[in-house]
Amino acid sequence: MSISADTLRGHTDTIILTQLMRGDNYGYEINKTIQQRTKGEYGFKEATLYTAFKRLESAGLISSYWGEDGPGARRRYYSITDEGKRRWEENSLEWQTTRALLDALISLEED
Amino acid sequence: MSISADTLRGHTDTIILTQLMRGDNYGYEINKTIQQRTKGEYGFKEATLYTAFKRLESAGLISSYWGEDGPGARRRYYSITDEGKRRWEENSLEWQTTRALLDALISLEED
DNA sequence: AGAAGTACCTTGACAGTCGATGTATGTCGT
DNA sequence: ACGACATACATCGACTGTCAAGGTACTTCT
Repeated sequence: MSISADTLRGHTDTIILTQLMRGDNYGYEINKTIQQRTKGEYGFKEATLYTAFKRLESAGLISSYWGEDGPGARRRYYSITDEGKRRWEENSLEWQTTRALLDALISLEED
Repeated sequence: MSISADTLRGHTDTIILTQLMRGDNYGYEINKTIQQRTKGEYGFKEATLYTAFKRLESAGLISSYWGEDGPGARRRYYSITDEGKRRWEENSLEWQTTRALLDALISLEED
């Protein structure tokens, strides 16, 4: 976790939505995947993660259901809604814009 | 200002430091420059801006002085310190990392 | 005289992060 | 059998950054 959290703040929801665009999944696994994809450089704190799920569900961007009782601890699965998919598209585009913006703003090159 | 502020949150200090890497400047002008460089898509709210200056000065990353009395309103100029320059280098590199990370996390492509 | 632009500043409300803590189950080594 | 560890979810309270709202003060243009 070498990246300071504030630097990614504001992208939390989009990151979670991205994972759910790949298919239904549960919290712990989603976070594991993020850690793997970033080679351990980033992952959500649990409190942040579950707060985000609540926020997203309240906003109607995701829905949840309890997984079938299998071995191990119970799992709450999340699913992205149609509205969530639309939001992901928006946020995904916004990231392109933001990236270009920050490239311009964190650079010593003259315009 | 089409970019939501939260998306850039966490980069505020780095953006300001970048401007000061170009030379001493005062708040209002710094913000104007940022707006110009982003074609009006982004700029700090004044409260955010001056809060950031305080934070950066407390942290020893910038220092300030009152400009010579000229025509118009008084201006408080800011100057980046050596520590601020070091921090800018760090943050600048961190942005490269963050960008790559987010590209990976906000993408449907399989690893 | 009044409006608009320049330039700075503070306060209080709000939102997201996270350390700490708690619950419960399954697995592995000794 | 026991303890340690991993899985999995959840809440609370402190902390931090943003920002709407409000204020001060000077200059320029109409």
